[in-house]
Amino acid sequence: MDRTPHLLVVDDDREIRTLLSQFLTRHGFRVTGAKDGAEMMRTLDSARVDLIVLDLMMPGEDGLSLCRRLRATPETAQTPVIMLTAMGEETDRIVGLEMGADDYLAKPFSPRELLARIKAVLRRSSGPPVAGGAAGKTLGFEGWTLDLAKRELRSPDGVLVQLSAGEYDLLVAFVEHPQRVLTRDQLLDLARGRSAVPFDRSVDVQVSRLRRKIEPDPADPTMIKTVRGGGYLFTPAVTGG
Amino acid sequence: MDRTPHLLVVDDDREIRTLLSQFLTRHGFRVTGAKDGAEMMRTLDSARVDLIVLDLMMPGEDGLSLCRRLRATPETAQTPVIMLTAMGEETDRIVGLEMGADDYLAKPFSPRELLARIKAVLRRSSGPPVAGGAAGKTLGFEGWTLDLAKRELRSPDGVLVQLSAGEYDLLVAFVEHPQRVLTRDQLLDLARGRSAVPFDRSVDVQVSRLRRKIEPDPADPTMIKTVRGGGYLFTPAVTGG
DNA sequence: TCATTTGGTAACGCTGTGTAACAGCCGGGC
DNA sequence: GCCCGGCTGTTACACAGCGTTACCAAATGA
Repeated sequence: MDRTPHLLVVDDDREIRTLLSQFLTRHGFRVTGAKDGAEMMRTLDSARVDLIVLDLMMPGEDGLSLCRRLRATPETAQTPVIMLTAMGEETDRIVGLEMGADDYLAKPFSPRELLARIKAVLRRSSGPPVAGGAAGKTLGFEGWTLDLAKRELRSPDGVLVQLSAGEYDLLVAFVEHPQRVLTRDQLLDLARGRSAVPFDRSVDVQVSRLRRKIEPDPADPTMIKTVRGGGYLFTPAVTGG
Repeated sequence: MDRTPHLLVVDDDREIRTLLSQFLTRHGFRVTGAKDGAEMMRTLDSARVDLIVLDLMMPGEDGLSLCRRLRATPETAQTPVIMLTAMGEETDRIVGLEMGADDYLAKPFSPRELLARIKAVLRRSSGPPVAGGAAGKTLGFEGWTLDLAKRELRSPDGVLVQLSAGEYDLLVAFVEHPQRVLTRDQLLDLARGRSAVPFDRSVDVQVSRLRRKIEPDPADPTMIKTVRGGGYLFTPAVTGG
């Protein structure tokens, strides 16, 4: 499995961000830093994130408020959060956990301990079966139906279209970000969980393969449009379960 | 976490091992036999074991000594042990319990009594309900019925489908985590209680065998789907109870 | 118009998966 | 004790998915 977990470290202190990024990268994670809530949201909007390490005390919107917002957003409601704070008081711990954080760490902490917590939370979060909740849903666009629970795609006339794993993941990335130009880098991250290398054309090829299966006329695509110099655009409106 | 409890029966007498294995399997446990301490250790090394049934009198290293070793090893210090012995004397009982056994049974004993003790010890040690027989739960998916108490699978037309122990355990792992991609490592852990070694293909083979028994068309599986680079996905919705 | 950049896709090789065949182990029967 | 049969893991080989490369066409800019 080369799908290394992607962590998002949100802290206003650049030194801490850098330190944690280096440490966690050395231990096999892919790490993105964000200095505030706005940057966090921007990252979440365009990349798949497996776990968020969130500082409680930040200028502007603080960690608690951000955590609440994460939980209120369907796309991020399931993403695990580990809270960091300078105040080691029991009350904060309780508040943090009530806000929906999955774990909590008081500064100063050892990086090893954070590492252990991250691993524990990731193990836990992939544990419980998603009981028909957010996951068992079906999305529709232009008559097509995408069943996220069964990883199945049906054409407007109800025929099951066989997609490879890569084609399916790419389509999900599109369908979850419709009517937005997505760069190749974003698509690679959303669909494969990795970032692009210099002359990476894999997205182009995969788009081409996907078009062949879902476009009425693959030579003149209407659903997945190319934006020259920008990336690709999924044009249909998506109706969500 | 209501996996079938895994019992390890350690006795040098093959007849007793066989007898107990059959009886306990019929009552909803997963059972592994071991003929001596070395085999016991090998099993413990590579599998998750919930309880050990240990004969006191064995050639080579005897039960008392083994029990002491179990208690001295951090990984097994918490694993419950039920001692079996041919000598029904009070002193042995005391020694056995002092050595760290959780219960004690004098031969000859009735299998039912052993069953009762096992359930009692498991209940005590793990707190929450024990799946072994007690639950009597039946799960359904796509018309199929899986009886966890009897370890039986029935097809939509009511025919009893013969599954080997391994196939059954794998199916239970799937059914208890439906509509989620499970890695080979997770499946191995759930079904066998061990983790994968470098070029381990055993899961693939076992999946292939299970598909042959439950998929309408094993060449184009719909219930157990392959997720390339990810693992396997059990697609049906499971109705419980 | 030509030169240059950018994207489409055929073709190829590497890698992951399906499965038949085989071997080892264990339990059952004699 | 012996042999037999079923189960399981390993190995080997065939095949399909994916990324890379290469070449061509389309778009862009002069």
